Amino acid sequence: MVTKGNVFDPNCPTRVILDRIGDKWTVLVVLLLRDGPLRFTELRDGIGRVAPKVLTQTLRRMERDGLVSREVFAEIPPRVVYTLTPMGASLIEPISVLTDWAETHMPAISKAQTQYDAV
Amino acid sequence: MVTKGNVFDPNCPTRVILDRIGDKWTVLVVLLLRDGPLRFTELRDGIGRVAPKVLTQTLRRMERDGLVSREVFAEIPPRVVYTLTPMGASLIEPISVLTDWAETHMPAISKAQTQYDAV
DNA sequence: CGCCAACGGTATCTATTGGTAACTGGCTAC
DNA sequence: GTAGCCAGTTACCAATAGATACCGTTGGCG
Repeated sequence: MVTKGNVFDPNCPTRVILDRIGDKWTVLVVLLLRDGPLRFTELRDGIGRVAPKVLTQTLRRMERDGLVSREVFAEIPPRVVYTLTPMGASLIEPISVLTDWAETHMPAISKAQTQYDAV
Repeated sequence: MVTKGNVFDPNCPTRVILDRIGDKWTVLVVLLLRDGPLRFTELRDGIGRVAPKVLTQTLRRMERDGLVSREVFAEIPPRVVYTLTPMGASLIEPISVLTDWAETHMPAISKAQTQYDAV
């Protein structure tokens, strides 16, 4: 019996979140949008090397989850602006905890890897 | 310029961590091992529906990263025990923050999803 | 008028990955 | 003897991630 939610049940909603976090791009999008709304190309350029298709998928998923809002301006040239919703913004904290951990332990992990590979 | 490490650089080590967290099984393994060492089958049964191949992959990767240690007892029948290293144990906190967030916001996410799908 | 660029994406193809099913080898229980 | 446990491995398949190319609209430029 797991008290803190049944993460071990495949149908557990927590899994959904973890899948999103693991999405590789979701986290980057959240961090990029932390300082304000951005357009599609700004996100693409900010992330670096992302296929537009994948970025679109990520953004749609995040929109569906209520993490970002998508505003289309019917201008020429078209303009689409992505903004963090309050819920999306609340993800910044957990993510920061993770990235902090990552930065702290990265040297140890690298060391462990080289040791492991040396054997 | 990103002050808290350049997560946006594809070569950034933080990415490695995020990939692990996104690993879908890594998190489960950490949570299962929180209460003490477990054997391969215990992990498999605890997670529920995991192909042994995938579990092996996950555990090898975690071993390589220095998150778990693997002990083989040359007995009959063979016995292999997996234990969280101190570094692996330190991952519990960030993960808990995430799962807490997930549980808190899950209703809102579900609602957002049904709303989105209804349109 | 013809050409090109900017924007926010699609369309198509390939590579990687996650996953299933079946098997291994040494033993033990029925 | 044959069925099954343990900790995986091997062969194979489906779904996904990613790279590359392309689309429609319009405005500027020659």
